Amino acid sequence: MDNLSDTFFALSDPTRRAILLRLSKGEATVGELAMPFEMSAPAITKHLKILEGSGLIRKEKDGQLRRCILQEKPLKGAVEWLGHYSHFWEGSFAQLDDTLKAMVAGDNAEEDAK
Amino acid sequence: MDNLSDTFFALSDPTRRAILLRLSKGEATVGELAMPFEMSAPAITKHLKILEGSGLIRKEKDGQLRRCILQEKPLKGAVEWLGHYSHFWEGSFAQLDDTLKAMVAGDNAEEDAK
DNA sequence: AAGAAAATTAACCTAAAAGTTAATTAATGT
DNA sequence: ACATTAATTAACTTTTAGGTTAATTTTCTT
Repeated sequence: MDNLSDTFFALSDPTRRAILLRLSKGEATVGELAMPFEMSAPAITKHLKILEGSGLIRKEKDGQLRRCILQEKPLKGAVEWLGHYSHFWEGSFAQLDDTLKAMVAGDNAEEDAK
Repeated sequence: MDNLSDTFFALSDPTRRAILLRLSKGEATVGELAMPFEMSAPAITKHLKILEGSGLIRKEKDGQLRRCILQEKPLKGAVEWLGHYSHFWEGSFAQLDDTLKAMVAGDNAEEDAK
């Protein structure tokens, strides 16, 4: 599970982005992740399920705790997709030739067309 | 309107991503954008509203046509946010070039294999 | 002036998101 | 054994996404 739609959807919520940001500084338990937020524990569980479903995190069972660990792969996928547009702000990524863009774009269009 | 949540949400739908990909090759009318899809015109209008609301596109009125134009700013914003995580695949954007080139190399190999 | 075409709006449907509280499972400490 | 803590599941509510068809607005063509 590492679909682009799922990844972007997971990223479209501020709570989930905050969780990811926290996890970028090191793994954390569900309780630790929940702490900064005012919402209920089940709400956090649901957010974590979405993050897990998209592959952005994985959970490791450790006794009664669950340690959450950021996974880079879907983030890479998202950045790569956004890379198609890099020529719109030219320079952030080094020069990618047009054939490259066209090819990648073509691939994704087909893929996206369901 | 250029909120990160809105941007990622807009990107979380394959139809909308396909539309953006199409627009990355040049502006297009609503009708042209709708063509490849089987869904109704109002459905496309809604997708475009979401893209517009997130700032990913803007529309220019031209007679009875509406020309849609990709806007780079929210894409930039998304890439920048993802940049926080670049150390997870260390080397950040410079290395992304290599990744993309590798992708193309892979595509070419497939192409050649035919 | 009338009709066709481009796009949107309106009204509606179904499914899923995002939250809640209450109940449950499973591991821990006394 | 028993109560406590960590986390999840269940059941429910409200809102919104994403699609539909039908109607409307605006522009273009003849």
